[in-house]
Amino acid sequence: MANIRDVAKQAGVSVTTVSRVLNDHPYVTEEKRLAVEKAMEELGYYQNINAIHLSKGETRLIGVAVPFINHSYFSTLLNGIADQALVRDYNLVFYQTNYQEQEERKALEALKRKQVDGLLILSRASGWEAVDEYQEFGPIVVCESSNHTRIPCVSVDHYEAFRFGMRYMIQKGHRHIGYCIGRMNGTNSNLREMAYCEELEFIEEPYRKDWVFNNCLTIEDGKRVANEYMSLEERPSALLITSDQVAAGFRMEAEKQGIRVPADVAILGFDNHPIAEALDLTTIELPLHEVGMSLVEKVSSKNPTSAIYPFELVERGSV
Amino acid sequence: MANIRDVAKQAGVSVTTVSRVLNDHPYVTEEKRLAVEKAMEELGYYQNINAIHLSKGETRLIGVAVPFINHSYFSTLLNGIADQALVRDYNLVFYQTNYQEQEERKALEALKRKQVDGLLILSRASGWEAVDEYQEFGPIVVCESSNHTRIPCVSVDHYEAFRFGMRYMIQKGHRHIGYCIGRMNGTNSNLREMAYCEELEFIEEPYRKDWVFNNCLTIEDGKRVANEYMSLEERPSALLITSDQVAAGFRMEAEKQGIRVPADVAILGFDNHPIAEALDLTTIELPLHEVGMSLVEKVSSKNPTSAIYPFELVERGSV
DNA sequence: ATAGGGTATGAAACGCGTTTCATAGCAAGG
DNA sequence: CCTTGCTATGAAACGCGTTTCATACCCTAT
Repeated sequence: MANIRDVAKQAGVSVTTVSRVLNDHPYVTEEKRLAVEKAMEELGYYQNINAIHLSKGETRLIGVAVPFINHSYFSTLLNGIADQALVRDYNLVFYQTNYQEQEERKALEALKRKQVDGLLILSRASGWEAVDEYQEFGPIVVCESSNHTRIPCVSVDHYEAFRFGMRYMIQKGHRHIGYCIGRMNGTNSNLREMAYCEELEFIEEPYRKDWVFNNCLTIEDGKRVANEYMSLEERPSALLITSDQVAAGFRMEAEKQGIRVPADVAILGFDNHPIAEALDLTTIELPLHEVGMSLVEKVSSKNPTSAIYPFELVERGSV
Repeated sequence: MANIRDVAKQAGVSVTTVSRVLNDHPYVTEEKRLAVEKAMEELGYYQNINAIHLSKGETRLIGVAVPFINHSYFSTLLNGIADQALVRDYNLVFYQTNYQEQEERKALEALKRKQVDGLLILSRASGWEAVDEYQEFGPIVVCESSNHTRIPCVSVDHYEAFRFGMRYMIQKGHRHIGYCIGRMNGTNSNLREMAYCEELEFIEEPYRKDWVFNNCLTIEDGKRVANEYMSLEERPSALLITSDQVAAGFRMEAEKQGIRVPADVAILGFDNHPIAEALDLTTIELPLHEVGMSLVEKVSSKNPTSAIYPFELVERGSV
């Protein structure tokens, strides 16, 4: 394939001039510009992007590390990320980590080796130190509501959202409250756990291990929880549930088995996914699309800062 | 940052030897290998990946053009793609096209300019000619069940699946059959339309425009269709519906309004998404995860071939 | 008339790892 | 003793666009 030097020769100019034409530099006479364009046309020339990457030292690529993609939480975030990346003329490279530290490391290495100009970590498996260690190689933003001093985080305030959900249930008269947690977001899960415990303490109720359901990510998990719920000797009267997906599975299965929502058990989902509206689920809306867009904004600046996005209660008929 | 020449100097060897160490070439004595490794350590050396890309002429990156990501059809495909990419040590670059021909073109240009070694097009906005034109620059695989002679396609046989669905309804005694179509997959939609028309002809029923619902992609769309359905003077007794998501929305809304599924209207979804099980939807299962994996397999070979994946009826309680 | 400043252009260096080719030592085969 | 054929190693070329720096012309301001 023809390269820039071939074009220069063909057009009778220097490579510098060809480069100027390619980059719309003003100091090129119309005459030479035309000659260069003609030569490019004749030779079927196009730029080798890797040479550009190498010489410019940037790729206009943003890496995104995500555990898996077919989950509405992440795919909604990704949608926001992709929309904003389009606006800012970035492309995205995708690292599916499956929560493997080693895969996450690959994403970090890609930053170090300049494969990507910046990195977004949607959910973390490795420790803060590991992330911190790579900050010198480029901007990293983590989608987590932590106030880590050295690493920029952009997310919804999961802690406050969960606390708000708890208070909402309490205000509705519930004292026996359980909750579901996904394995997916270590930190976020911890925050929710914290909020849960604190509010329990506030109403002076004990923490009951059998009212905490782990590994809740999908509709099926919700169904599973419904069954576990029914086999409990003593049942909570309210549940905060990881996500609307899980809440939907719970509601469908529970109602199939004759448990009434919200009469027998009140449930509160998170996200405000379309399925929540469809199933008349009260939920806490998380602006994930916006968070996604913000992540890209932050990571494209030299010095990303943290940001917390607000949530909003959407009252429907499940509480 | 230190480069390979610095390392060579520090270790007292040639750059070639350093390169050999980096690439595990056998012709390096243990002694020099250690010297090189020591030098790399001391200088904090790591390879610049863009230089590798440039000199090797490949990037181990596969481009994926997809209209949008937060839709289970695409995110399931992507999940399969990502899983297989991991196995084959490829990374993915993501082109969110929103069905804009111009964005799709960017993905094709990325192939031409060697940003990616191969390209996967999950749904096409531009014509075959446009795609064909870029084949000389690298392997392209389209996720479409077309038997285009010049462009490899890997997908489910949407035509046969839809025909099968029609026959299933017919065999169940239905004569008045409508269907929903998403805007998303031009070709696939056309295939479904074809299958629909042919089967209607077969049972000698007329094509009724008001029994065809367009733009059906999400749960909300399903709800909308349910409302449109109810406002029909004459209603079909069966519907084939774009996807389980849409079918779910339809079922929930219809039942809320007092229409019984399947007594009043039988519905058949596609995909066998978890939501189908949750809502007891009869559906045609499409092996999207496998298709995704296959797409990567195909695109990583020099000469990709086409493949069609089988579907499977999952009988539940909506027909 | 001259200094200053913008316009225009090209040679050469730069970013950096890989690969080809030449060279040389050394052991096995004949 | 000589030819093969490895093993080892390095110089130089290669992939290719960008950027710096030097040069030169021309116009305006002093």
